[in-house]
Amino acid sequence: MDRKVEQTAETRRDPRRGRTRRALLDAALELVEKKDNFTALSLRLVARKAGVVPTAFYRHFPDMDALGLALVDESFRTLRQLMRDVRAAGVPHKQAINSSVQTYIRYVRTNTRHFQFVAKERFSGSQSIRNAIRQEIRLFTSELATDLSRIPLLAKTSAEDLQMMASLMVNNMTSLTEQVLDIPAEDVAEELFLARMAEKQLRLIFLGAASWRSK
Amino acid sequence: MDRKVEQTAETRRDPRRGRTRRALLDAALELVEKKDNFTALSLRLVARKAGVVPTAFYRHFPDMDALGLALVDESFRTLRQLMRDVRAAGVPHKQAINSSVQTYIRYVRTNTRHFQFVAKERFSGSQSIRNAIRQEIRLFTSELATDLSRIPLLAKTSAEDLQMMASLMVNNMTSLTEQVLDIPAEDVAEELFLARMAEKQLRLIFLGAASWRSK
DNA sequence: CCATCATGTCAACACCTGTACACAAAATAA
DNA sequence: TTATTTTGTGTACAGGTGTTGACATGATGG
Repeated sequence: MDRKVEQTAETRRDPRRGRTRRALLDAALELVEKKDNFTALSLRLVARKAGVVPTAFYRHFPDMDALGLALVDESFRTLRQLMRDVRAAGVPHKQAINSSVQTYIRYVRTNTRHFQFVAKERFSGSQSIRNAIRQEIRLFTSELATDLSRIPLLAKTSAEDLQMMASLMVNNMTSLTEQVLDIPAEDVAEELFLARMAEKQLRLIFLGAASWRSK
Repeated sequence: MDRKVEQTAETRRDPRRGRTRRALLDAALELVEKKDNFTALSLRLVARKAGVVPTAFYRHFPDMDALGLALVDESFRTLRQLMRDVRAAGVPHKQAINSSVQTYIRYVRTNTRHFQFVAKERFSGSQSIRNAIRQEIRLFTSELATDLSRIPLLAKTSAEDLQMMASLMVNNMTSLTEQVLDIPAEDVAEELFLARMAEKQLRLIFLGAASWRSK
């Protein structure tokens, strides 16, 4: 029932609505790659790329900011999906770190445009978009913290320290993401290098976490 | 002699050159705070804010991109100054971590606009500006790596691993920077909290680094 | 079928943009 | 002083921008 209502609200009764809405979102994503910024995009440009007249834009979004927020939503929805998959595969043991990093990199590669959008707008977007992204990352970090609390080694760690470790890892992950996005997709050698570095960094963090309780 | 040449090239022979050039740079910095972006600024807007007519802009910069590059230069010049000061104070011992973090935070606070500019343009700026910033950060990371190599505990660590540790710390520092910039200057409680977290994270990294060689 | 309503189109508006060109002012060099 | 160079001004143009309002189209529900 809930799903039906949602779907109705999404596509209404006109199949065109879904299509042009999607076309606008895709056009924006594509243009963010070419132009430097989402903020640098204009309503008219996006509409043109989507193959509709500027005024048609307003049938789907009140302004560009709303489109941006929709993209933030979309981006993190896919990221959460990845998290769910990883969680289903079990807690990351020492051995699993490497394969996790590589899985993640592949994921970033297949969703380049969404990740690029988030990376770019995280600090330079409009106030509301920045807030939305920050909120999502905070949530993400908290979820990771509770995941960490389930690791036997960290069972006794305080909530604040778990949060601290989680943010350390998220920092590392975002940095990895941005580095991956900055190299061409063909440069597999550099990509492997980045992966090895990230793996080492994660292991170092785990090492530090292991000897943390003594403090 | 070198200084004289540089100064001549900077200010030429007209004192006004220096002044309006500075006015343009300052206007851009100020507008980046208000607007979301450097890319979002227009030549005319900057000129207006600087109190000159649009065409006067061209007497100092060929285009906005050149102004942006000048700002990148300026920003990292001040950051390098800080590094020099810290280095002069000696290698950071365990005890010195806390005071270093607090010193750094104070530094970020007194140079808010420059740091904000860099944070925003790092990923969303024009191609050339992004490259310039990335280059500077790489240089910064390398310098930190050689600093680390001088710590007795890490004397035997490989160059690649030192680089890995350095980038881990730089990541943490940039993240701290961006978090500090995102809270109002009056919120000292939150600022202290961020400081404590960053200190813990640095200590954890050092702990991990200490038990790294066993690998 | 017809009436309704969501969606898309067209034309127009007032405004802002980057840049070119000719000219004025001001500082320097002789 | 006078001549020269640098810096700032004013005007103008072609083009892009967000947003309005009136109108066309096509699918949906009765």
